[in-house]
Amino acid sequence: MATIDKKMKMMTLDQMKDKDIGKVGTPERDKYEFDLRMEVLGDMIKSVRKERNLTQEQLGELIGVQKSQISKLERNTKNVTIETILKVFSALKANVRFSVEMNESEFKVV
Amino acid sequence: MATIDKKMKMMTLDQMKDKDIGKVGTPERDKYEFDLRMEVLGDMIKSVRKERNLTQEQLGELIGVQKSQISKLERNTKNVTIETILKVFSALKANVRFSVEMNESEFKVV
DNA sequence: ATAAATGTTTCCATATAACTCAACTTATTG
DNA sequence: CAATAAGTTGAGTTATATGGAAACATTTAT
Repeated sequence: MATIDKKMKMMTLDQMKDKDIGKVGTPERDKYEFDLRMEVLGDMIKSVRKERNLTQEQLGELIGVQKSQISKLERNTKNVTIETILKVFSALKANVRFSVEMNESEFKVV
Repeated sequence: MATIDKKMKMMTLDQMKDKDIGKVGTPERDKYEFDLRMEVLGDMIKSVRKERNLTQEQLGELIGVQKSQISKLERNTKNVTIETILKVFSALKANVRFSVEMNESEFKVV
């Protein structure tokens, strides 16, 4: 099992919100990663969309859906499927990563 | 934006398969992370389940579904929802992480 | 203050994910 | 090699995610 080092820029949700609200002129955002909990998925979409300077309607056009659909996704009104997630972030030219971490100790068969 | 260092043990899919097939006695597996592409989700479930020494039926019981359902999830027959992913890995006491990485340069509005 | 743009909500249809049950196949093991 | 256990498959049901249309609300200009 290989052990690697990964250096990444992380953003908290608060920082994300800061971005959404203001600070549009931030320059050095060439590449970074969000670390995300599932509940925040909608915020992630919104955040990346804003980063791309797109309206919901424009993002919708890229994917082929109405703006209302984007709104719903961003507001977590539904329990999204993987396909949808990929579709959206792919349109936003963002790479999606999914990781699973298990710690042996915790587990106990009931 | 904070920059942090994260050291993690990574596993390739091949290594995962090695584990599934043989090598059950591997000891120091206290904590590690899988790096995963969406298409491999089913393999991830299977891999973690085996790690926990559970049958599909047992995992099913933990979640409250039939073994056939687990089989289908592991074999990627459906386009799974987030809720399902979380339900499964939560039963397996595994932490799920989701991350989005965007690189500014690539994007061009069509 | 009004208009235009952007985002939200509701109502609705349709596709499909989640699931069961039962029959089947493929390992395991006594 | 039988049994038994473990996993797979198919048919059918139910719940719900996806999506459109249009009306509504909110924000951003002018």
